[in-house]
Amino acid sequence: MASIKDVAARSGVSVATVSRVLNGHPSVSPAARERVAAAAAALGYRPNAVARSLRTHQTRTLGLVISDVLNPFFTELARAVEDAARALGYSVVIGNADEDPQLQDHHMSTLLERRIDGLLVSPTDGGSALMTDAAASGTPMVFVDRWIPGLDVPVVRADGRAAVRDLVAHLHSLGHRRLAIIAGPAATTTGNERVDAFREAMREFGLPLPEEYIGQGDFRAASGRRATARFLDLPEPPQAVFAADNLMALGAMDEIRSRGLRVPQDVALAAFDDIAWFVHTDPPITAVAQPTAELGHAAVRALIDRVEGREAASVTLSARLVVRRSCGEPEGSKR
Amino acid sequence: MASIKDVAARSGVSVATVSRVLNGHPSVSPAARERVAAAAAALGYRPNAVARSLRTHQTRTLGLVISDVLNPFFTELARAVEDAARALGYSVVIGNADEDPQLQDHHMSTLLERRIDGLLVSPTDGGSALMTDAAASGTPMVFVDRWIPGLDVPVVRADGRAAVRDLVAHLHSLGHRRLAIIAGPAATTTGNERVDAFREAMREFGLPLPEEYIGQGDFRAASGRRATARFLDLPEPPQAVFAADNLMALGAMDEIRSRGLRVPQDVALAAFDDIAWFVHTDPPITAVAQPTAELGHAAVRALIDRVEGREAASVTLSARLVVRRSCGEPEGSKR
DNA sequence: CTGAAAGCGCTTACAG
DNA sequence: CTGAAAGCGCTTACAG
Repeated sequence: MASIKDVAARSGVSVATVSRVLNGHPSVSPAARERVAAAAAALGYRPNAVARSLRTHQTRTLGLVISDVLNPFFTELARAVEDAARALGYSVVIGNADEDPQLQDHHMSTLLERRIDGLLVSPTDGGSALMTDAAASGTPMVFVDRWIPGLDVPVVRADGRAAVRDLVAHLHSLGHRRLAIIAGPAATTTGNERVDAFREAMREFGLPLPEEYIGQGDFRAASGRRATARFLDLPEPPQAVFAADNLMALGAMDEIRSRGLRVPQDVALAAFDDIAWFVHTDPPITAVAQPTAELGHAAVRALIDRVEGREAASVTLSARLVVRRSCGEPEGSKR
Repeated sequence: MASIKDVAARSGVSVATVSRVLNGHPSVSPAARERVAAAAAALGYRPNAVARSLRTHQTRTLGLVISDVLNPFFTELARAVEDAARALGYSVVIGNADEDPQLQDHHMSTLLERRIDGLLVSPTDGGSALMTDAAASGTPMVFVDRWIPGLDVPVVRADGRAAVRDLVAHLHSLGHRRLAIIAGPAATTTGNERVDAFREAMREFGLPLPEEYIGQGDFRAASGRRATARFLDLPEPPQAVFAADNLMALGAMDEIRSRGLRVPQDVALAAFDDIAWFVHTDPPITAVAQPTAELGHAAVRALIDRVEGREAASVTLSARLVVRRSCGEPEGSKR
């Protein structure tokens, strides 16, 4: 592949001049500019970004470590991140941790070795040594969606508390009294927060929340199914199940169906995270919607602020309840 | 950030020796090995992959350009690609073309400038100059799913012909005679092939396929909806609609519903691409399933073969029909 | 087993 | 406006 040297030779100037025209430096004569452009085109010259990065100490690349690409919430987030980054002249490389702390560390290492300019992460677990190091090491970092308490890293997230309260109010108004929740991993902030918000709302409505109505999940479909099975095996099963993410809601639906039960007639179902498919499931699912694209954009802005030496603050957006038909909503109600 | 020089200084050896222990070169004394390891750990040394790449002329990175990350088929493909690549010691960086040829070229350029070792692409359009150049330029390349005829690049794909024929047979056996198809962009191979296979099967079953039963889509939901609207406005609307991808099927479902019609009672619906959500839609959707993960794995194997100087052949896997309930299948039929 | 040195492809002060 | 030169952080033949 042609290098800057080849372009210099062909256009009869030094590599310094070639570099200048390639970078749009103003002090180059029009003649030189033209000859270099012609030579570069003729040779099919393509700048070597790795050499440039070594020299300039920047890669114009952001890393994004997410816990599960197959989860539509994260896919959408990744998409928003890439869009925002591109608009600001950055590329993004994604590491999919697959909810596995070791794989997460693998991606963090790889990204750090590649000298990405900044790192966006939605941590899978409670924080490994690597995560702490990275935060301290000087690589600009920002947490999105999930975060790790105690680290001095800005957090861009949505607060679902009010929306979860609205959901409990909604279920209560539909006559449901025995409400259960499928929680995410206790090691994740989102895992905890959603349960906390739910517990608080239940208290507000004077509804009991026995331990056996709190199922333990891991944000994947299979765990939602297992937790639901446990609920349904109870002598007094819940009337409504709230899954702390969309994949676990899917698992819950599978389990309910496989027992010949119906949603919402036999068990009401609601989910945290709203995704395009929820409109098309049978029945359409009532969910707490996060402003996913805004989260991605805000996270990129915050990260690039840090990368470029500006201050970056945490940002908290809010979620909202989207009512559909999975909780026994009356037929005529707005969808 | 500490460099190899710092590690050398701290351990009292040359950078050459440090490099050797870091790379597991055999001829290093155990004593040196130990001192270097200790120094590296103490300094929190993290090798600089960009310097290494500049020197070795390899990045151990593969590029993957797909047409739409939000399409579950491609998300799954990307996931499989990453898994396979990681197992072989490579990272992958994804470029999302968003079905936009210009954006596709942007990603191709970026990837090429970053000197990825090889490129996996599922082309959005019929092939830009950049695509042709890249194929000729020496960067190892492999097409997955979609490809561009006329380029000397191995293709890893699934042949849906037999499965599409099975689908037509299935629809025919259920009594449907007026079958319509929502095609993908004519500039994509998958866009064409699926229509061809459909047309051929229709002929085999002695079914007419009038022009107005061939809707033009672009693999996105909105286009599926528009095409379906056109079908339903026809004086004699089709009894069954086959969408050439999952997103267009979603759009078709939206349009059918918004007119107060039901699937499958009023219109039967089937899709190319099977995705997890099709089990949960109302009704569950009959679809042609591609062996997505296998496609991803085979594509990576082929690409790495080329990267590492081995021969790589094209591979064609086959798709299969998955019968569910969206075509008017009798209640008791196997799902 | 070890080190000095060259070189990967760029950018950028410095001098003219 | 232009070029020679240094240097980014590595790896690796070469010599010892």
